[in-house]
This record gives sequence, structure tokens and C-alpha cells, in this order.
Amino acid sequence: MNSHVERQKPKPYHHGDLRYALIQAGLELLSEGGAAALDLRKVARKAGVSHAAPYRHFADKQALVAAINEEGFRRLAERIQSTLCEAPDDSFEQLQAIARAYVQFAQKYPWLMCEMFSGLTVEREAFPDLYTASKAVFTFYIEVVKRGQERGSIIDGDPGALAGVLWSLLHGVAMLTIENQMRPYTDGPDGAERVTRFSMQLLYEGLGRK
Amino acid sequence: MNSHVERQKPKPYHHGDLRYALIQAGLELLSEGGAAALDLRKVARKAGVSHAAPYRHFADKQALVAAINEEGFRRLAERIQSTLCEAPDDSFEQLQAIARAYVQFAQKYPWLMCEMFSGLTVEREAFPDLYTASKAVFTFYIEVVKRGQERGSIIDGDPGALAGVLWSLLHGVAMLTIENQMRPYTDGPDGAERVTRFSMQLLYEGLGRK
DNA sequence: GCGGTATGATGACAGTGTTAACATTATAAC
DNA sequence: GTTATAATGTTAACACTGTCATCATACCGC
Repeated sequence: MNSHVERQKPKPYHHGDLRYALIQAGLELLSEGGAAALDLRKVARKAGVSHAAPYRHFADKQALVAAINEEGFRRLAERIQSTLCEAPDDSFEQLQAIARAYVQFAQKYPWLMCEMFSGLTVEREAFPDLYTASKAVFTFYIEVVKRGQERGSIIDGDPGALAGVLWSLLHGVAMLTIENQMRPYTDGPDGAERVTRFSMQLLYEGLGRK
Repeated sequence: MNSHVERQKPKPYHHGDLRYALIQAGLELLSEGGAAALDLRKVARKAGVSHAAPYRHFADKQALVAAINEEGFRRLAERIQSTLCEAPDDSFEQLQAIARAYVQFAQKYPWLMCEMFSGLTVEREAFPDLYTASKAVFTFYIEVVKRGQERGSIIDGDPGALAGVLWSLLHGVAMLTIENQMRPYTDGPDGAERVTRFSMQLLYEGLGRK
């Protein structure tokens, strides 16, 4: 119907959605070679665009990294939510479900996870969207705790504070696991899941002897 | 007694202990400006040496970073040990002591702490010394758990596995705190210590309702 | 249609990691 | 003690990266 130029799409001058393409390319480079492999020129090349084009969408490299991290938090939140939907209607099992989702995500995208918690979040005022995206993950934990309290299976107290402890434990398990610090306990095909489950159970039942 | 050249020490050609000086300079740069500020040439300049001199002591930048991280783990272990010595002869309070030491260290050297757990450890075979240095921290936790078990105040089970959970919780609290993710709970002058203490207590007593 | 704006390309520059070639000092063999 | 040799430091160069200024092209409201 249209001209052949339209049909075969011979590299249109304008990309369409370069911003997201750059984020996607960055995520891939990060997965492949870690933070060191995340250079702006490679990202641009991967998106099929000149090396300075990213500057039309991001002020500098830090801004792109922030957007990548933001996307990471968004995907992590999705993962947790979908896992939570499938979980049985039991507080302990729901905690286990979000724990598994968190650690599995870290295992699948270790470099991304490292990057997401590597100091950029500190500058909340510079990247407010990144901060709110990270908070979204936190709210899931609060929700589960609240429901558990209503059901009487989780102790009383500020749900946010309790969820903070929960998140801390999970975050620690996830990070130390991908750093290979939990060996030999994380050895084997389902080692990480075993350690995660054990950790959650211990938090649930208590470390001290009653 | 000697020549004036000896007395005024006019930049001796050989540094003396350049290797450690570079590590020290790297630690300072890291504390000041984060991982981004850690460039080899600045490190060399800070140590009063030409920009290529570091290559006589480190194969590449990664090797220097590994040595810096190693020194970080060593200092963290020292800090934990000294805190542990001053702690009262009570399992719960000893757990609280090492917890406080860990989180305080992270708060004092956030960038270093980030760097220490940012993926280099993954390559244990490339930097075995770094890996063993990180393990030294872990052994303190195991010791405390063992003593607690002998005393009957900590539940039975593999001390290593229990210590792993302990470390995970602490690591999570430390990291999320320095990332400002635990707000508003970490607000105030002793906010981090309050959150740490609460977390340890929760792990000790259990999240689930009895 | 047309002017303005959004988006992309090119070229240039300073910094950075790295290496090679050269210089100086310490060390050890004689 | 002299001297070969290794250890350590300097200088010069290279490729690569982040960034910016300038130019080119495509879209959009009038």
C-alpha cells in the first residue's frame, strides 16, 4: 500500500521508543557482563543508534542507570506480585512465596540486583521515581504482614517495622547467596531455595530457645 | 649524621610500602566519593607516585579493588572482634553487639561496604585471599552461635546454618539502612541502632504468634 | 506548505585503564 | 667492594569511554 521505503523499514531516522530500547539494551549488557560492561556507547550500538543519541533521553550515564534500576524494581515487584497471587491462603506460605520470588530474582539477575542496591538510591531527591519504584516492593511485604496480623498468625506491632525486618532478612539471604557467601549451604540445585525456606522459618519461629 | 639528601628525604625513588599506600589511598577515595571516584590515576596521585606505578603491585584495577575489599573485610572483622570482647557474657547481648558493630561499620563506610559486596567475591578462584577474608567475619557469628547453644540459650541445629541466617538478617539491615530504604524507621540519631536491635530481637523471639 | 521542535548523527575533547620502553634503586653473587 | 640482576618507578603512547557542540533529519501545529 505504502512506498517500499515504508514496507522494508530501512532504518528510520527516528527510533520510535529509543528510551525504552536503551533501558532494555542496558539490562541485557548488565546481565551479560556486569556493571563493568555497562557502557553508554555499547548500549547505543545495541539499540542501533549513534553513540550520542542516548543524551536526547538521559541527562548522563547515571540517569540511564537509574532508569535501568527503576525498571529492575518494577520487574521485581511484578514477579513478587504474580508469585503472591498463586500462593495458598496461609500467612506462612505467603511469606515463603515472596521470599522465594525475591531470592530467585536475585539469582536470575545477580548483576542487576547488585546495581539496584549499589548506592544510587541514596540520592532520592535526584531520582525520585527510582525511590518510589523501590518502595513498591516494600508495600507487598507490608500487605502480607497486615493480612497475617488480621488472621492472628503474625504477632502484633507496626506492620511497616515488621515488614522491614522481613525484607532485611530476605535481602541479606539474596545478596549473600549471589555473592557465594552462603556456601556450602546454597550448594546443589535447590540450595538457595532450601536456605531461603530455612531462614524464613527461623524468623517465624524464633532463634531463641523457649 | 648522613648527607642532607638523607635528612630531608626529597622524594625517595622507592616508596617503601607503596602497595599498602595505594590500598589506603583507595579506601580514602572510596569513602569520599564512592566507587565512581575510585580511579587508578587519582589513587596513584594520592600516594604521590606516577600513574603507572600501581601496575608494579597490582595486575590491574580489579586486583587493587580486590585488595581494598580485602582490607575492608579485615577491618570489619577487627571491629566485630573488639566489640565482642567488650560485650557482656550473655548470648542475646553478644548477638546484639556484633549486630551493632556490623551496622555501624556499614554506616561509617557505606561505599566501602557496597563495594565489598558488589560481585567481585563471586570470583573466588581469582581472588582467594578476598574470599577467606570475608569468611573470617562469618566465623565470629558461628562462634557466638556455638557458645549460645552450649549455654542453652540458642536452639539446636547446625551452627553454620544458624549463623548464616543471622548474618543475612544483619547484612540486609545494614544494606537497606545505608540505602535509605528503611525510612522512616531509621530516622533520628540512633535510628539505625534501634532498627538493628529490633530486628535481632524479632529473630530471637520469632515473628509468628505462639 | 512551513517554521519550530524533537530526535538522531558526527566530530571533537578530556579522562581513564593499560602497556611498552626507559630510568633508578635495591639486592645478591663474586 | 664491584657488578650483574631483579625490583620498583617514570614517561610516552594507545584505545576506549563519557560528554558536549554542531549539524542533519523527521515530526507537528498553524
